[in-house]
Amino acid sequence: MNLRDDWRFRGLVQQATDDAVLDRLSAGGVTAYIGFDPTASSLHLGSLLQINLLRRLQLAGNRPIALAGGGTGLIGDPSFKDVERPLLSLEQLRANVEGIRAQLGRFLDFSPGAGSTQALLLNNADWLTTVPLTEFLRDVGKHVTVNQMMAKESVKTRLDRDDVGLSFTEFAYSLLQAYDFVRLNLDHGCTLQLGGSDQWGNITIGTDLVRKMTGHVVDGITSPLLLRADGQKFGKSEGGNERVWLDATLTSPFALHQFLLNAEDATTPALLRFFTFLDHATILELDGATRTAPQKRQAQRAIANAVVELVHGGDAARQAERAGEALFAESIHDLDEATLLDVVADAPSSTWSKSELDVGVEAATLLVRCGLASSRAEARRFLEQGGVYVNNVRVDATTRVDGSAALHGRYLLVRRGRRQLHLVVVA
RNA sequence: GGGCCGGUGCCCGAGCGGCCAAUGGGAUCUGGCUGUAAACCAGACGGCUUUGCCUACGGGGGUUCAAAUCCCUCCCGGCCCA
Repeated sequence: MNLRDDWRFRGLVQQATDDAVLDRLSAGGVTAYIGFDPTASSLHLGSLLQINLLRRLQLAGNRPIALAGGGTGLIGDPSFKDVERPLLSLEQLRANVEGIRAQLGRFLDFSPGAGSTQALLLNNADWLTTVPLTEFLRDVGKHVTVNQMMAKESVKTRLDRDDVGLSFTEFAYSLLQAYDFVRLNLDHGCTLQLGGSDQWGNITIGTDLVRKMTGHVVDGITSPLLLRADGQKFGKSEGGNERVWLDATLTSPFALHQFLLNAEDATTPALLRFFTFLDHATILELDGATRTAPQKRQAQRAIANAVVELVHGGDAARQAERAGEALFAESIHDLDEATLLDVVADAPSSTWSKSELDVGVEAATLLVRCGLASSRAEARRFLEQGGVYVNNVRVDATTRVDGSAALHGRYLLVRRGRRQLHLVVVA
């Protein structure tokens, strides 16, 4: 199975400047890059598609370059954004780039042993923050017309609006990204840029600029954006606006596993193809399982296990799966102490003195102190709506919680809604 | 620098002196149904020591018994002109 056929099967290519570039990737020896925005200290689940592209092409014998946008991050990509983005501080960016650097090692082989396919991690701050403005405008800006930049779909949305503008700073962003490609081409022989389909405009400005400045013909490929059935972007946590992160301290392996397990049926074919390295036969089989026995959620299980294993390792994947089963399929009262602690390992916890629980705690107070409600008013609301459970038993506003129901004499598992957990340990 | 328009709760957006914690939509949350889905249905959605009180409609000041609503001023955004 060569890369071309695999990528076709998985539907990883949305647009390409030249169809033959897939053949070149299949043959190996190409140097290709993807830029990552250092807007946070961790990559998020949505980036996994891009990270996997680099991993896939490295496995096929090419050299991947992960480019951290330490320089472009100072500006902020306006593509398809409807408002100006807040600027990040230099220190913040530096910290974020470090965080991302640490994560990528899990997915790409950066060791010298990889030879000509050894992955590189570069930071465009290294050249963007040092190039003199006048030089940049003469050598780079001369090659790009404002007309063509304004014609890009990605900035049109902003130009057409009458309530917000587009600052010159953000407008100039794509020029910086294009210049990255020039540097990578000259310094590292990079001939291909990949990205999400929202990057098509930026990428083609880059390929044009490289040709004009160096005479080298280079290419661009975009991958489809992963969307939910309702058209929303994929990767925000269960309902909330919280992103699903790849950093275990921001999104626990259990939470990541649960998130993927809950993926709606319609997105599983895409998730299988974009996020996993399962072989084609297995993927087709799981597609079929979703159609014939959706309630078993075999595809979701396979995705959750594969992704957690890829991101956090096999042990984490197995533990997350076991925890989910214990929490949702078995009675919590039947769990032995070790398993119980395992199950709630990811959940926040607090230690309470035996004496204060002996008196009994008002349910609303309990919720606020556990951080499951942000105010007493909200806590009362949850209680009235029947969304609060202690040890999987629903409680109401009149309940005074005491230690008598504690599991193994010392654990109270407080739950709000479907899956917001907090463990109270009685000491 | 000049002219015009605008800044309302997480977002969009009504309100334009009292009946306003502020219509509506979206997002979110909780419950129901279900497959720990989606869709759908119902409810909630500033806070508190909750028959009431406090804080809020860009900031500050003022008029008034009473202001998100009127006046002054400052800040911010958009459009047009220079």
